[in-house]
Amino acid sequence: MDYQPRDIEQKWQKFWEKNEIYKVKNDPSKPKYYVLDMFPYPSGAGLHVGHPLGYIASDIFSRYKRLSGFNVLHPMGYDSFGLPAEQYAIQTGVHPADSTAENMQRYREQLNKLGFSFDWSREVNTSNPDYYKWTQQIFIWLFESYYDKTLDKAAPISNLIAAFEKGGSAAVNAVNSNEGSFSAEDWKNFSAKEKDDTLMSYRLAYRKVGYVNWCEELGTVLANDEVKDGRSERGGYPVVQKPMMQWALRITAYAQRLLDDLESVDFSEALKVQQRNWIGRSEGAQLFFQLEGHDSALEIFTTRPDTIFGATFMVLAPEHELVEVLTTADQKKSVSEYLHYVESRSERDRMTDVKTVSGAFTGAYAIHPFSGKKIPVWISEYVLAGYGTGAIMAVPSDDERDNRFAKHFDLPIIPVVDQSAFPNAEIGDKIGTMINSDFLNGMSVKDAIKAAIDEIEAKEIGTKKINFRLRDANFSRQRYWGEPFPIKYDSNAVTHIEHQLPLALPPLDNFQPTSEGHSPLARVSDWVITSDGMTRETDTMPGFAGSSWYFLRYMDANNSEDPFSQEAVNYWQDVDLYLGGAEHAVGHLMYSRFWHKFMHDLGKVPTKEPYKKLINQGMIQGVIENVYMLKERRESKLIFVSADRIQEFGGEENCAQVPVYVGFVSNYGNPDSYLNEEGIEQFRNWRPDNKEAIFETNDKGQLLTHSEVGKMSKRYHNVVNPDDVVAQYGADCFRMYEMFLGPLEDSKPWNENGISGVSKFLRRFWSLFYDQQGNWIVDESAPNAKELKALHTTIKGVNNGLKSFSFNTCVSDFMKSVNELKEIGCTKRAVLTDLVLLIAPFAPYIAEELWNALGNKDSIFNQTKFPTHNEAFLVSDTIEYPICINGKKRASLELPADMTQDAMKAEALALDEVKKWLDGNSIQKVIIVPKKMINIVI
RNA sequence: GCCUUGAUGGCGGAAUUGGUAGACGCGCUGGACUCAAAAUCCAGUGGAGGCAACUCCGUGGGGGUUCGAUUCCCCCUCGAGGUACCA
Repeated sequence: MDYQPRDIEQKWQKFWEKNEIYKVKNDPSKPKYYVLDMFPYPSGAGLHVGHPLGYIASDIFSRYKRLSGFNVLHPMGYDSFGLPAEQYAIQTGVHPADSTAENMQRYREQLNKLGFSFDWSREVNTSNPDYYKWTQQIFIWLFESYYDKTLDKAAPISNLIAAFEKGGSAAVNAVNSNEGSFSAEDWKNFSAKEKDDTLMSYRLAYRKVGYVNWCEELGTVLANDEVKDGRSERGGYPVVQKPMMQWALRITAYAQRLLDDLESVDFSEALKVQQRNWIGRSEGAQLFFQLEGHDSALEIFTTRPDTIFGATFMVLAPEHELVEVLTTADQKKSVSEYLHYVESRSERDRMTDVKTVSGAFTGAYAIHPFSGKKIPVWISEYVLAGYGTGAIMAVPSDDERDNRFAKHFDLPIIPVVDQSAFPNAEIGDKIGTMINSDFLNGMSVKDAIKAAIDEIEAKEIGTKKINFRLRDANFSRQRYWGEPFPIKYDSNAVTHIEHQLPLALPPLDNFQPTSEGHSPLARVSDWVITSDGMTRETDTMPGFAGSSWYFLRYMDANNSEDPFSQEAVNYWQDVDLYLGGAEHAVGHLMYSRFWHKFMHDLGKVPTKEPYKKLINQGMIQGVIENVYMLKERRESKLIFVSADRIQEFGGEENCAQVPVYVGFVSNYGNPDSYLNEEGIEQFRNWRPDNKEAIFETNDKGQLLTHSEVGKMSKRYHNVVNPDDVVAQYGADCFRMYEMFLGPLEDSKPWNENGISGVSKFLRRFWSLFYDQQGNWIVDESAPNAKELKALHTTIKGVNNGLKSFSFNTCVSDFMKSVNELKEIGCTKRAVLTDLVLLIAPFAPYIAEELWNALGNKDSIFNQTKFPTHNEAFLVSDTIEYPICINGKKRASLELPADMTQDAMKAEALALDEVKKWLDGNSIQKVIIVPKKMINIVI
């Protein structure tokens, strides 16, 4: 029998499906292990070879855990709500549900070919009403909760109402965006609308005025990634920030917990740092500067209250609400000119050009709270409205930016930190001794910060304050293809919950947003107006709603009573291993951690964190092959020039680089890739314009191309479909090759240079069982010591590789093992049986086939005997020791494994070759590294 | 700028974490089989020198610790990813 991957793979695919081999039960008698992939958005383009990298790795690990006796949950599903499907609907009129269903079908077919052990009976699909019903339910829970600071967890809104009735706003210690305070009496007298508004400012899911990207010309709201440099990506029309009522989630209430619990999870340091930066905790003081001639005070945040005596001016963000109030008559002109200038600058200008110092004086003065001096109030764009209070006290002596500003506008600089004892310290480093600072003089910066805060609190001009960069999450999208909010408003605009779930999306055929920037849902009047005369919310939830809890649904995917049962979640607990791309480092991971903590507060999940361990697999990039095309034409014909000849044609600046389909290119991905005669012919026929083109080839008749590494994308004509690779080499080969390519977490360009080696390996592996005539050659006799050593070396290597997620070395170990067994002519059943089990996670099809051929009736994946190595087979009676003189190998000596170090030393020194090297030198030391080497120092 | 990473043959990458650097694969060279090719198999393959045994040099560069450094420490160069007037 020949190795025919196609036949084998089809055969076992059917077998697995028919016998439901991968169906997982919630079986408390077995230890659980949960392996999760970040579920894909089913895009129209289908899978390319980069997508399955993580799925292959997670599948290998799942199968390994399963073979080791664990009950493994390894599900798959689709993140199927989202913008692209809606955009496609706008262009083509095809309903997103239809295009999405088609794409999911295609994904599933592609995935199945690759031999994944997904339990499809647990498939999750975020746009299915059976699923989003529960997303809506969780939203309702968020809506009906507030964050109690005393309990440090979420609590029901009903508790809050009870407290308000008893003691007004003072009766609760809760996270909120409410400004005023009120008594129990006030609360009782509030109108329904006032009560609603008040509660809204406490709810974890709440409504507030937020800003959206509004494009007047297109008459629509745009997502952030549809806006480029302040203009719409499509059409290039101006985009403005327009205030609209928006739903938001109070993730900020969880900022500290999200930060603290990072300590308990196994994420890469890089990712933890990203999350920490995103949360952006900073400790400092919030304090007030009295404004001269005004009743109000200016509130600022600073992390350096110790430097307060160096504060020589104040700076407000141009958008600060006090700017208009403070500006004096004679400064009006320059301030409005400056505001005009700021407005003219795009977001991008502000970001790229951070060096330019600009600003304007308002004419107003603040009073320094300690010295009582008048200090001028300026405005400048380097102070951001969105952070802290949008105002700062500027300390030019100890802050780089303030310093630049002061020098530019010739403002006074008072040194307050003496850093002379620390020559390497730079401005702003929290190190040194306080000077010119009244009661702080002589203190270290660290002590001074504490003392300053104490004094500020004593004088009641401010408080110690922890500030977070993290913002509440905007939860509204003016779109159709998302979860509708289970919310409706009565005639007084009071918010009500829609309890009848799911609140399904109504049918629709016009997907354009309305001219007011509302979701197309707003046009479906019989849906918007409910039978009880209320008006529905027409915004929908963003993409991260459904993906924030999908991993919990897999635990109990077909439950129609609850999102998941307590039994299921108590058994599966959390995700043991989560694999996905690093692009979700902050978004998805932060939101789902937040939701999980919220559900934990409600007692619905037992764990504090959703994911124990996370691995970010690298991207498989594409190779982009470009041909050089001259900018000018000859007799209206295009001219393509070989890369080695472009100097003759005026160099790079006279050429454009045109990406060409990689299939035409010989040697693609290598520095000397080129189009040969055949490639040129294919390229000619590729595009009508190329038909008559002139090709300036080199003297070998080749048109050299220029290769670079980049995204795999239709645009670059470099998409490689896994189906094609599988058709040629088989899925087992594809799986092993993707692993063999390099470490899981590294990004690497796709190339097929080495795939023949893996393919050859699989055929050689097969040839341990069948000879060239197809005869079964497995030997029933017991393996000898040499064979057992070879086997157990492999078992050890593969197990270590699996545990450390270096699957590339596992593949190498297999190759080495087969080479060795071939060399010693071993086809012993006992050895091959273990080898088949060992390879099963990597190459499930060939393993299943050979397992069956070995006479086993049941699927190999129902075994729980993954081989573990026996150290006894690895140690031999004697060990070959290299003997080094001063680190250089000079001889070698075979010694019994159990020899004492003294005896080894004596043996080594007695060796004639060693004596020759020693020759008159005195020995300083002999270092014996057991099982490794002997080093003699002379 | 800051943070996180990384740098090893012609290429992808190994190295049990301080112990014979370059496993495994690709590519390349030579050979066997073949009319021939493909496939397969065998041998070689870091560099320099030597007929050879062998010698010297070699893990981005420079220094250090050590009997011994790809591995640990300091400085520098370059690459990748993230992030940015965050007060």
